[in-house]
Amino acid sequence: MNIGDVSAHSGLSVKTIRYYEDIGLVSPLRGGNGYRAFRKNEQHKLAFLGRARSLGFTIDDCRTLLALYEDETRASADVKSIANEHLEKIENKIASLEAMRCTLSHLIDECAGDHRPDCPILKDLCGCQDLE
Amino acid sequence: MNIGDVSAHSGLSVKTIRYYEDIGLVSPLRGGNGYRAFRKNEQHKLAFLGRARSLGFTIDDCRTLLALYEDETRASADVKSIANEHLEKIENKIASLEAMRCTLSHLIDECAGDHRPDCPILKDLCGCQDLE
DNA sequence: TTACAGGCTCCAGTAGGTGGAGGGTCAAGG
DNA sequence: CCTTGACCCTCCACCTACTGGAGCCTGTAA
Repeated sequence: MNIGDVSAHSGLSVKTIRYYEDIGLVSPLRGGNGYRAFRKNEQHKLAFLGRARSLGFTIDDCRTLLALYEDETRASADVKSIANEHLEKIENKIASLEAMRCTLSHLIDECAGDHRPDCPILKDLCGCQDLE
Repeated sequence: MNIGDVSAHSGLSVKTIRYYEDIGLVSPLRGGNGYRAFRKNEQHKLAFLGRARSLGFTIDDCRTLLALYEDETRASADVKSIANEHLEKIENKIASLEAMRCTLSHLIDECAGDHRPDCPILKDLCGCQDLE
């Protein structure tokens, strides 16, 4: 299967798929014309990668997960541990974004948003020194 | 004031401050020894940048906010509009992270996390094709 | 004078791709 | 047989927002 079709099936862009080959995540064969020829195996891997990435796993996590996926003697504990670490990072990120959202929405509420220069948002950002 | 002291005051790293000069956010004077000499004005700007960045504004937003901050004839509506767009991005990001968290934590709950290879997390990632 | 802290520039690398130039290939229609 | 257009190829540069390090200069205290 050519890269374009694989792209359509996996939802990954052609560029991304080539990039994943560059960094060694997949190794498609090559036809006589130099075109990449993807076997079922690689198509599955790419779909796997697409889903893992959409869950926010890093490329490095993906590499490990893929290796576990292919290792029939894996322990599910190894997978779970990666997932748990990742979950923790996600939760931290959510917490920090929530904090930003909270501050920001308060500031927005307080700002008149009209033609006048007076602005609580800028006041907060400048640390409440005088606004020139 | 030398860059190290400014760094200590603003909480920005020395590297970051030099970088902000590179991209034209601040323009400190230079002493005869080539050292950067920061005036009050630049110190305020850097503090402003630090806070804006900590609220997640992009450097580009910061540039605009800084220009508004220095423009006494600004309309607070312009500031509010930037803040609103940013808030929306934050909320979108939170939503997508929440979705990840939800999926991921369900998968983690279902995974035994023991020595056996059977793993619902991998099963989900591979799209429920057979696990080899 | 000699450390040593602090400053300087410049180059490379990070994550995870995306965009574009410049060129080869394949299938269908005229 | 030729052309057109859709694919495919490689290679290089760029994106965000910094960070790390090499190699060198400067300022200060003992």
